[in-house]
Amino acid sequence: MEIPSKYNPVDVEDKWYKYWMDNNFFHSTPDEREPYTIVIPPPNVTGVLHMGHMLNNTIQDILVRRARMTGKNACWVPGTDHASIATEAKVVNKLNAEGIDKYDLSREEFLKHAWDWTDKHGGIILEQLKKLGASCDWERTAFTMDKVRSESVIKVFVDLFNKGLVYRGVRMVNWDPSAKTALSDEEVIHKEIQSKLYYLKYKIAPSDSPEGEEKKPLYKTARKSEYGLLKKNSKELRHFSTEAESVLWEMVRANNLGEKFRRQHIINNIIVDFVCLSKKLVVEVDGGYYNKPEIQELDKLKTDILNELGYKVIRFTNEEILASIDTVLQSIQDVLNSPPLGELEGAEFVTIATTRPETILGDTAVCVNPNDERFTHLKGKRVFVPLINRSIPLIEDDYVYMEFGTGCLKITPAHDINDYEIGMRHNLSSIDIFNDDGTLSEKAEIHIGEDRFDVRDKIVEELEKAGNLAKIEDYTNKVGFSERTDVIIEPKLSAQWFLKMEELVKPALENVMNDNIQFHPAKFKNIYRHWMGNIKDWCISRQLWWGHQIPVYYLPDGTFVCAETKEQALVLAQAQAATGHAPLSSDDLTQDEDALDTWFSSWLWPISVFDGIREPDNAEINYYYPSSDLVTAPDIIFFWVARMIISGYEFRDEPPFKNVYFTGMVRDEQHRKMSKSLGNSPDPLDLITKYGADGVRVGMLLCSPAGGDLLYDDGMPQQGAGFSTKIWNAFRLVKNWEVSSEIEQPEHSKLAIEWFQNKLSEVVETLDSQFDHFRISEALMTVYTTVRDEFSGWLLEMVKPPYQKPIDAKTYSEVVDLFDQMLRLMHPFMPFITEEIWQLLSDRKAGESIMISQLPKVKKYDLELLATFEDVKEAVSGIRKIRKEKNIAFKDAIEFSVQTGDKGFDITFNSILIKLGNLSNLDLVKEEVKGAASFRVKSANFYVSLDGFIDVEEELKKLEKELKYSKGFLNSVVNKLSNERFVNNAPEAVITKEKAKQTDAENKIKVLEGRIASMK
RNA sequence: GGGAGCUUAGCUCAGUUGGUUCAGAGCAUCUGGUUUACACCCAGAGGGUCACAGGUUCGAAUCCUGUAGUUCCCA
Repeated sequence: MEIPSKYNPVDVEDKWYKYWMDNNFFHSTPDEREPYTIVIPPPNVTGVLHMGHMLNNTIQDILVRRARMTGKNACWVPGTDHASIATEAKVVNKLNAEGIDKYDLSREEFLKHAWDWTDKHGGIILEQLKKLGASCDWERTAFTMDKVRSESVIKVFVDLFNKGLVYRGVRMVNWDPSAKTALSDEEVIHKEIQSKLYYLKYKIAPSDSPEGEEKKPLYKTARKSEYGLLKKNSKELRHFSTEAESVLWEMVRANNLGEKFRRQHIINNIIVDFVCLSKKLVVEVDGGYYNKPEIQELDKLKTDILNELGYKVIRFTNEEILASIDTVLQSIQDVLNSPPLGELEGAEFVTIATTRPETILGDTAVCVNPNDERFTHLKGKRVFVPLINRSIPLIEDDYVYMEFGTGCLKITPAHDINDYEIGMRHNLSSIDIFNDDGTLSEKAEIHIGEDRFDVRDKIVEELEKAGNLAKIEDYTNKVGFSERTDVIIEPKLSAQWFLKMEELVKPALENVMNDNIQFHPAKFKNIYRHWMGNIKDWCISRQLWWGHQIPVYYLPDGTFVCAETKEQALVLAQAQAATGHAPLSSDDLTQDEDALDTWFSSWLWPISVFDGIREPDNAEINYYYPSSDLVTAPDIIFFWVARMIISGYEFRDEPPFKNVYFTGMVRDEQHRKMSKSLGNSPDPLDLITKYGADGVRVGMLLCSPAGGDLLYDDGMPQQGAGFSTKIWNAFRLVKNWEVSSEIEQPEHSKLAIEWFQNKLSEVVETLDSQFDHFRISEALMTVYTTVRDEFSGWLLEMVKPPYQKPIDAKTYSEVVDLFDQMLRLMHPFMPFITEEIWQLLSDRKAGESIMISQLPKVKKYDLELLATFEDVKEAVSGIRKIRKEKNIAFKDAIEFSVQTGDKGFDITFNSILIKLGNLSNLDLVKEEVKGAASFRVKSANFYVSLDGFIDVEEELKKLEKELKYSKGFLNSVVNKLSNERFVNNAPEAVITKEKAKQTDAENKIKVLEGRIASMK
């Protein structure tokens, strides 16, 4: 048969994949064998294959194929998830492009579009996996929204609800005011923008102001229409002397004490006016001051309020002014020269810094750090929100970072996630000041109906006028933008469904920490523990239509029931509804609008793919569950892995899998993630076309340390494809030999085969250990170097017959057998080329395949033989080195002599030395060989006769160098052994080793010294 | 701000309960080579104060402490 000189993966790969499918090799049914199960991390149903999938699924395929070849009943379950957010976004965009708005459609109409989209694009990714060689049991392909999986999800929701673990609560979401929808964190893009930091002053309320309820402001600025009242009240209450007043103001003017301002406020429904100097000092003159208790009361209130507003107050009676204007002047000057109120260490107001001044309208507290001494004296006080004068408490929380801004933080629970959490801790109310479209709501009190950004500008002006604006700074901060509409995201509170996690996580945490479930690499245990220890309740609702609609039904009275179907819900509702009314019908029930989080489907995946939720005792779930290994990326350890473990223990009281192998992320050479927007990701299918699936698989894995990131460049698949070629050429060599049964097996071939059989067992043992520890790329490297170096480089070179001569039949069949074994070891990594070669190597029957053959098992092997053979290799390398140094072509045979020492040479392998070294003779000698180049292996001396070609100087230099090294080595060993503390403390085995090293080194030095002496 | 990890050759990483002069692999680089399986190859070579500083020990890349740099997660 003609063997093509080039291996062409494209033809070969499709052919064998079809063959495997036709023979149903991937399909598994329960039997008496030990099961080996992997469930695929379900990719997005409408997604396409990317590099991360390639890596992830290559590893899964390797594990499954290996399990199949070690006698296990291997089952790899494929499938997809519905990815509600991503898919719904795609469908909405598609509809928009057609001029259709989602909200013009009914839920049913929209879902029809979504299903059309899914049917059209769904499953492409699974077809792509076939190109990679994935040996999934395709008959088991599952989808998170198919019948079995959907019913399982609903059943689980109802179950958890009935256990009291599901509840409704309020939570902050990312709100897109343009699309009027909540977004997931993944759909928010954070950008750095240049903005401003506004420093705002909040007045501190009088200390006797009531705690708790926000009190109505006691005063407001009087409007013109109310001036009438002013005159009336003033006349009734106060009797001031016009004379005293004019004396006072004349003095003020004469002494240039400041500008005069006049203000009217309504206080306790009484309009009062006051006159102040330089916006600082209110001077009052009142003749009735000492006599009237009702005025004293009013004056005290007035003083407090004026203080809050930042004014000091000074009062004189008519008599005081007229008696001594100089005393009055002195008093006024003293007050004017004293520090102003409020700037005295925040005594009368606090300053906060914010980038969003418009949100002050939703403030419900101001917060400082409890350890911040600057604010200790304000403990328990209240402050007024500027402009609207709402009284809010000043609270203390560790969250506040003392060094940032003013150390004082405004708290707006309805519009900031951190503020919301502080609000929860301190029982603050939330005031949602925005409408869904981003305009201000009635709760904002002012600027109702205006856009949030217009309001910002206006409010800044107003704050400045009111004296609440301390300063404005330039500031760079990160702001969330909607991925889809590019508007700024508004954090917003909304009602959501939650799952209580506290009890559920307990077994999930325990069984990872005690290694009932093992993580590879184990460092992820730390991360897992940290997260599980600080777990928050899981928000399982989404404001989407594509997904499983929450099975909660509302009654007309606002109460609700939870049931798997509307019929069951109706029964519950009828029982629950107040008696005496007409019986409820199903038309009276309204199902909750929201859909469940996609992870609420995929956390059941290892169970639901075997229908273990609906039919908890079916034969398949009992056989395949728990699955064996899970292969996934670490970025979904919480989203998915942790939750699967939780559901595993909750619903089956067993782990979902025994091992979790975390792959790295695929990045480009600059360590950037592969992403569509960067355009730095190659198309995996192009790579497969170019390099073959085997080449891509090997290339990716060769540079993929366990759990470490993989930096992709084209060199990777190139190396993989190069390896395919290497194997192909080895095959061509063997297959093209002419076989003769007339020839005896040569000695060197017999030895070579014996050696390689032992070597193979050693390799099998190494591989077993590497797979046990999930060191998959190391295992591949073992296979790679074994094929390239041991098999091709040594074995085939040793048994290769002379040019155009036949090979003996015994050697041939033994080599074919060894090749067969090697192919099996390679098969999990490179399924296609190994099948191709395996089929061509010997006659195979229909229905035979390497993928259902068994891997070689560990056998006892001769360690001594392997060690001795390494000496032989070293001797061959020594010969090659001398050939290279002396420019002796391989075709020229050389004369060779060996001065055997006690180690480093064994005459058993002479035939191999002769063949691989192309020696004309091999003499054993007792003495040094003069005029020959030499090298040493252990204490054996090897000579290549060169008839005067040898440069004595150079040879001596080389020997001296070797001697120096050996002496240094001996020295370090002797030092160690003469150290009493070493001899007393080190274990026996270590000392024995050191002694052996000493002997070896001494022997070698003797040999070298002899050689040097003879050359001189 | 909190937590976790990382730092070993030009690059990506091994180094498995401290014990060979232990400093390693693959890639890359350099040198030489076509001896009919393979130039997608073969034979060789160079290259590291194991981040830094202390400590424990007979012995430290490995254990401890601190410092610096860096990454990720949470906020």
